[in-house]
Amino acid sequence: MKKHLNKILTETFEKLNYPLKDFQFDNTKDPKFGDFSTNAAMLLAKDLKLQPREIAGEIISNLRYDSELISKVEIAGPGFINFFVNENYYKQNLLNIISELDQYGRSEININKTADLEWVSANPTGPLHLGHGRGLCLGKSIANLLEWTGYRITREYYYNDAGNQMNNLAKSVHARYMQLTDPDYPFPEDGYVGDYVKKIAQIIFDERKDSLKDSDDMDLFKKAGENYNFKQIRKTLDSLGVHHDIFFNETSLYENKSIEKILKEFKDKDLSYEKDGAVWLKMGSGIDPEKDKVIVKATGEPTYRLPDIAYHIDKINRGFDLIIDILGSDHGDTHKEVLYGVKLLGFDQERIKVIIHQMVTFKIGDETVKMSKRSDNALYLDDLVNDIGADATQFFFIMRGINTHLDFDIKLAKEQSEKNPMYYLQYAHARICGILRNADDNIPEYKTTDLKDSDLSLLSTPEETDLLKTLSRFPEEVINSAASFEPHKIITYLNETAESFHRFYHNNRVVDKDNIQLSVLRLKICLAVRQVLKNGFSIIGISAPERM
RNA sequence: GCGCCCGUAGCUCAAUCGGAUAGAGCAACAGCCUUCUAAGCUGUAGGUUACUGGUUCGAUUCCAGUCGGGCGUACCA
Repeated sequence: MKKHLNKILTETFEKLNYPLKDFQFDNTKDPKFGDFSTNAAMLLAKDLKLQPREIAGEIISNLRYDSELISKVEIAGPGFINFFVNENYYKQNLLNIISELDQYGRSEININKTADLEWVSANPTGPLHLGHGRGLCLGKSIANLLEWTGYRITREYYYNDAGNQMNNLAKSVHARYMQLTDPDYPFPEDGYVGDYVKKIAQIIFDERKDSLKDSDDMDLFKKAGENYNFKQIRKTLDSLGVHHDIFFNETSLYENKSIEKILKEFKDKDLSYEKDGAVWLKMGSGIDPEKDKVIVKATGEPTYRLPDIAYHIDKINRGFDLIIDILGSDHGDTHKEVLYGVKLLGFDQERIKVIIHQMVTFKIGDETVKMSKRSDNALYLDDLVNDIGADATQFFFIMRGINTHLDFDIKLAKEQSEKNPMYYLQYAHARICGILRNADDNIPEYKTTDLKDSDLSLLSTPEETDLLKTLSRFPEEVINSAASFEPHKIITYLNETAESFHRFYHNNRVVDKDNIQLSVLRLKICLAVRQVLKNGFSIIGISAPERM
């Protein structure tokens, strides 16, 4: 519809010899302003040195539109041009929803494009904890959103099973293993204190008894830890419906020499230098040495920056049209250094989109939940999912914009009542299912009737019209939400849809044996609403219950 | 100190590249179930969009400054 409006307005501008501006069409907030409005006339006011309302008048009198689609065009306020869409348009759209079903809302604007989404990417040093939740759930929804606009998505998990953190894990497992026979065996000061370490030690002990007592082969402990932790992580991911296509091991970047190559290239291009035994990368065009960053430590080991740069170059070379990283704000600054490094080597980092979400505060009622990675009472993501369920976990993590801090009220998420915003949406779906069950017995015709043969003019109440309008917005909402990588917009929209439906339900008897024709039409509307809700739920990643 | 994000109703948050009277839910108050799920609907009340200035037809949105909060500011990742 907006496309159509854009076209006729552009034609009018050409006819009047007006300069083409980047005018926009908005959905109006108030029905008295019509369905769409444009600011076109206001944008021209300055250039033409005329009153906006005057220009708007000129535009309207030269505007040629299809009266099948648009019933009225008006000037309002400071110079808005408001378009009133013919109600028939929305009624016809009902046919689209019913025929497209689970395809309704999908678009092809990104068809034939590929995207790579990398997220979660926790190293296998322990189970996923609450801090991983927001990014995890966001990534799941964003991947769905992009798919709905046509992208072919690769879901990727980047991890490192070498380095300090893993050595630390190995030492921790080893110490717990030794403590099974010698309770006084010392535990490393900064070791991983979680109970899972004890479990890993116990598993090793069950298999090998005390045969490793005198061994200092840390590799075995490391491997056992990695295996156990990854199994746990994948179980958690699975419980939230997240499945990665690729688990990319950082070690492979060493094996295929790409890190070596990059290091050499930095050196050859005079972008790095040695100081205090370490290799530094010149940041900020090398003007300000204060900003330079270490890429190889004095010990000879690269910092995370080097493999990260290599990893992103690898992704670029794989030819994706879009490369997305999802990070928490606690890692907010690091990506800039990495992208800068990528740019220094002459790669186009424009295709890389870094999504940074703010931190989460967990609350149980008024009480704030303390989180600490190193303490043994850390709350794991598994505990949360077990406690409140996968749906509520998913919903609460993505219900707010990513740039704002999120207060996650665990008590509220768990509550099965009207206070919980997720139930408002799911209830609408369950309610429709209930109506349809009723109709199965009383108005079975609704399943076989073809809308093409129906008299759509029977639909005339304000609630019906409003609901049909809301449903027609879904495809556009998906596109907008995907374009800004903000799944919470879908929730906002679904809320409006549910609200509109509940109002419709309240004021319009759906199943009425004395008026089969109208009942069938209203049941078709119910089918359409159920479909839109279901499609929306599948994007954000929650279930669509048939009964509640 | 510096960098990024944020400050909107009592609380948690929306507000479509700057648009018309800043919207929802919860909490409060008043109504609505012998008819399809009351986890619902209707109404009332609640705001100087932290503050000060600027840009313009028009600012919650953009710019500058002030105050307040979060995160970072490693030869950890």
